[in-house]
Amino acid sequence: MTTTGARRPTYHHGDLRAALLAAGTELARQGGPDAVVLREATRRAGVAPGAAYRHFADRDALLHAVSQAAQADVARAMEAELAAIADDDAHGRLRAVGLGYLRFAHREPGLFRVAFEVSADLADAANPVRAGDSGRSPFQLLSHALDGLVEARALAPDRRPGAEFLAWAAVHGLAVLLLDGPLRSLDDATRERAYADLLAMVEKGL
Amino acid sequence: MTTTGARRPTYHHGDLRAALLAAGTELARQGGPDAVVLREATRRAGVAPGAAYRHFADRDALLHAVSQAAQADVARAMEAELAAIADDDAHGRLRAVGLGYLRFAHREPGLFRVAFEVSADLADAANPVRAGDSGRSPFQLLSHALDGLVEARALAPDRRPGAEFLAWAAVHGLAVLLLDGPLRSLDDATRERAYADLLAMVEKGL
DNA sequence: TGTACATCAGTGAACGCGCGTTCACTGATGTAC
DNA sequence: TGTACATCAGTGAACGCGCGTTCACTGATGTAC
Repeated sequence: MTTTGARRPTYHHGDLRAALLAAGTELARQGGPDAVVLREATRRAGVAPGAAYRHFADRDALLHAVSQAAQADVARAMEAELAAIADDDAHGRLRAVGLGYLRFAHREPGLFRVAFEVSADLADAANPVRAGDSGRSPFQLLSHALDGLVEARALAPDRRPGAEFLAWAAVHGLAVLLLDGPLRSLDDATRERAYADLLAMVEKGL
Repeated sequence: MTTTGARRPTYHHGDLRAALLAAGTELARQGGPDAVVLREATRRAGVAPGAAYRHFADRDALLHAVSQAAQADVARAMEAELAAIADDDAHGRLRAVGLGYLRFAHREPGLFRVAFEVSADLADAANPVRAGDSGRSPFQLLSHALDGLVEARALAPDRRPGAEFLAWAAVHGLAVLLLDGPLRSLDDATRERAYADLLAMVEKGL
């Protein structure tokens, strides 16, 4: 379970795979995808570079594992926002889903990037990423919220197909603009206001 | 004016700065920001690596020059869409602005990335990027289209502030999803349909 | 028109860097008897 | 309970790679007289 370079009492590590994943995640947190450097992860785990190859086929395999862990973090953040909203408040639940996503992007920009810039099969139904505490991926949480909107008769069924992509695009775009675009330096209140305005636009526009 | 590695008849190049910029742009086109490699640009210009430093302070300076050229390309694509729309069709002009942006992203994903992932001052009013044939940046073209919407009484003036960020976020997000997200492999008709749906959502939601 | 000379664009060789990956090995672990 | 042995996780040294950047230089250009 050694995560940093502390001396190991034994020749074997114990749980190197988890340690490398943790180190890789910390690197991602600080610097995004490019910062996930295999050698640095082994250094932080207190292990020789080659040892990584017992647990990951190559650097890309580590990066993908970090990406999936990050996607799970996003899903958990969304679920945390959902927990505060009543089951029958369909609009509130859609907003919570978006808010969780946006707040996570701002709080953990590095992880957010790794979650969504690395893997291409984010909405791959054949190979879903089991992600949050509920086992739902961010994409599935969004889909579910939109289904709720249809059930509550707040969204016409004929507008439902493809709606997740429109909503996702809008929210994701704002997240990206906040990360390294012109909105980086917004103060807290203005930023939250932008979240609310964007989510209102999506609700109204769908 | 030698752009490729063809033998130069003279010791001097003639216009190495332009050649490096062209080579860097070609690299960006094929592989995005990371592909803009200073040594490769000098190779393509048929010149020693060190020669680049007569024209660019470092690799980052070249990358930024490529980014600004790419932003100009985006602006030109937007202006080309605008040219087909009547001056008094405010809604049409806003859609044209978004369409130009989205179609460019799909046509030139590498350049699109370099244009918007490299520089942080895209909407920096104090230091605007003079960009399209009209000298307007993509951001300024969008702002102008929204102003037109207000003038045409199609957008309430009190909803105007910050509207470019909402519209931009939505469009940018869809572009990103199309580049490396789950929408990569959409066929032409479906993709254009997604553009239209998203732009309709923005119009209605603003 | 011709010559001397300053300028400075491009040369070419070298630098250190850190990376991903390979490989013959060592030694801790746990299983079979 | 003890011992032999197979397994395989981690070692450590090495590999080639390509990068950005520096630097003393060379030679083409254009300006002053």
